[in-house]
Amino acid sequence: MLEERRLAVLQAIVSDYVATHEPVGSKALVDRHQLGVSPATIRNDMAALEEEGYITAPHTSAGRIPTDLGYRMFVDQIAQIKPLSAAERRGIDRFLFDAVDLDDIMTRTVRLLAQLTKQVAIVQYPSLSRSQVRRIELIPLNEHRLMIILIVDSGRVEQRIVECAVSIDEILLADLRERLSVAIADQPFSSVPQRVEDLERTFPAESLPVVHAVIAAILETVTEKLDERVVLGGASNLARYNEDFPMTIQPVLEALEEQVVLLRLLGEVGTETKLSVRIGHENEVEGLSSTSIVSSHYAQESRPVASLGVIGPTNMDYANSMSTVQAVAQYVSRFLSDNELK
Amino acid sequence: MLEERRLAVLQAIVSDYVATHEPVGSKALVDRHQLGVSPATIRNDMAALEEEGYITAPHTSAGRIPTDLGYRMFVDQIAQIKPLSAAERRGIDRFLFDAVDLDDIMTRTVRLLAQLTKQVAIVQYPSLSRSQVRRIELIPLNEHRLMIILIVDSGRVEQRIVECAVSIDEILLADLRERLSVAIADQPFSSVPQRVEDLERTFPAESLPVVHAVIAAILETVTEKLDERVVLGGASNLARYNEDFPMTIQPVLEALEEQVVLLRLLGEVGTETKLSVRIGHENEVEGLSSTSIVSSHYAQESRPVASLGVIGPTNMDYANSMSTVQAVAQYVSRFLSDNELK
DNA sequence: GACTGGCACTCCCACTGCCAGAGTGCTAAT
DNA sequence: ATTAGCACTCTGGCAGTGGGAGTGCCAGTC
Repeated sequence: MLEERRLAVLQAIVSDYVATHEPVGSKALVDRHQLGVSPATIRNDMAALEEEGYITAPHTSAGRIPTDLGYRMFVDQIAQIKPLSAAERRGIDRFLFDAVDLDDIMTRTVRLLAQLTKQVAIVQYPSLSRSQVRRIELIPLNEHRLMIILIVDSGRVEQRIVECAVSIDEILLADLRERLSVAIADQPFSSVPQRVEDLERTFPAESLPVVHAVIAAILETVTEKLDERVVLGGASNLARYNEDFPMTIQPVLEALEEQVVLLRLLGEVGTETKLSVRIGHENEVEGLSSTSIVSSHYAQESRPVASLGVIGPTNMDYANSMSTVQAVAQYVSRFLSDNELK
Repeated sequence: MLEERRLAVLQAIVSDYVATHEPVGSKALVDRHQLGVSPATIRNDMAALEEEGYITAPHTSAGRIPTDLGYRMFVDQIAQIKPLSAAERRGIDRFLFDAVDLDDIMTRTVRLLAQLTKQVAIVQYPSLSRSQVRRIELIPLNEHRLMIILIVDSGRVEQRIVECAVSIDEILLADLRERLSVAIADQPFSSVPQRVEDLERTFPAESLPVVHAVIAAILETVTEKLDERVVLGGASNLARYNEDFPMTIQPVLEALEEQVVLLRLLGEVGTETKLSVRIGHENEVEGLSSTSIVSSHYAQESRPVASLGVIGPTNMDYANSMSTVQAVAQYVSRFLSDNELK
């Protein structure tokens, strides 16, 4: 009974604070929620909650606000993911259904997320490391230059220009393309380095300059660009919640410009839990200690391929963010699996 | 004599205000500049300048700040583009010299601009409308899908997936590719629509489904994506100057998310003057009336192909922004012309 | 006629003191 | 275990005040 009400009080505090962004006091709590007890009792509970580190008081005579730990408890124990309304589902459908290619999907998704959650949205392109090469093309551009095009089963297309000191022989190129195709088409990316290196050894010495340049470029693409691409949107939402919360948005904007940081924020793909929430200090990135990230991975043919999510102030509406992120991830997964983009 | 000193006063006001971001008074002016007259005289000049609309007083007893018109006068008549320091030139060189492809150049340039000007930088990809097709490739993906790849002489690569109801014949595809190549390779983009339409008519009716789908996709790419791509960076600089200037950054952030708006801001490429400055209300975009844009186009082999620039508060350091933008534009032009990316 | 020193005037802003309100913790009572 | 009551604390808003910065104007000077 006691424990139970404490949780209810914490829940009430979190939801009120998330709604008003103002410290919430015992009186306000009993007014706005059916707790069935008097403010004094609530005060005792609040004192206990504060003792345990779930809430804190900005100053002696203000209400309480949740700590990161409090939000964590809320997210883990209390919040339930509410299903989206029919209107919302229709909205998502309308937003995505006529996307033409992967770029289009990514752009639309990020806009959708930003719009639904009124926060900054991040969407990661399907990771190469979890994909397969579908095709490889070598297009000669001029005597010393050629372009490698890798088409990936997720729909991603990577291109790269290769320059050779020696002039490029068309016949060799066709041969190389063919053998590369055989070697790496429909193979997982993780096996590509080994395979192309093996392949390189089968070429005679005189063709090595070109072959080596091409293979080096492929290796670079495969290793460097692995998870690289991220789109984000809704940055203007940062300004909005800046009003009632004197948080400095500079570090956030800075973090948003760093691909690497963003990827770290989205977290590892393929962990057991789909939906992940990192609250305040839990994400160890400098300057983002008063923001939370709600993210989920999405899948293609039930293989998780990348993550998407939103980033907002710690006092965000977790319930809504969580359900939206989850729903959007599901839709994107389904869309990717239904509409082959290969 | 009289007119001359007025200009000097305006110049002094602008530079002081740009430096301090605080209204500047007559006393401070004579202290910090060698004007050779007393504050009282300056006051007369200031009254006249105010009368003419170049400066304004926030309230009765504050100093003066420049109006948009004042900045305009400053930029047109007074500011001179100071050459960059040797260190700055070296910095630019180091930043760009090992860029590998067009994407790389664009990304580096935008970071460079943001860093040098401490403002938000915008760089437009070379416009397709001012480029030529270098190559076209048609890559079959599966029975009903193929990918069109357009390689442009600016180094841009556009790809697009085409879907056909009927199955795609390899031989037809090779033929189509060949004839498309002949028809549009090394031709300016502006002539592409006409040429592909002409080409379509030369195909027999039975191959039309595929041919038409491909050509429609090319037309779409050519018309829709014409000037589309823009990169921007340094958005965190927005937060910085927000400190001493209670400007709402929300509309700015919003504008930055709209490609179309950005392109309008950068302005028409190929006007006679290379360097363009739009001050405050001069750019008619909603919510950007207290920001200025300094932009310049850059060229490839002396053909202007696109624009780049910075956007900041109206009280920015115009002299510095102008010279930096100009210098960077020059470097990018040279780099693009020296290193063929085709 | 252009410039200057002086002066009265205006307005902002930072500081102060003050009070009401909100909220707490504690204690004694049920 | 819960509650009512009470003393206490802290904030935030408001009014009042004075200094400071800057202006406009005018009369005087070169």
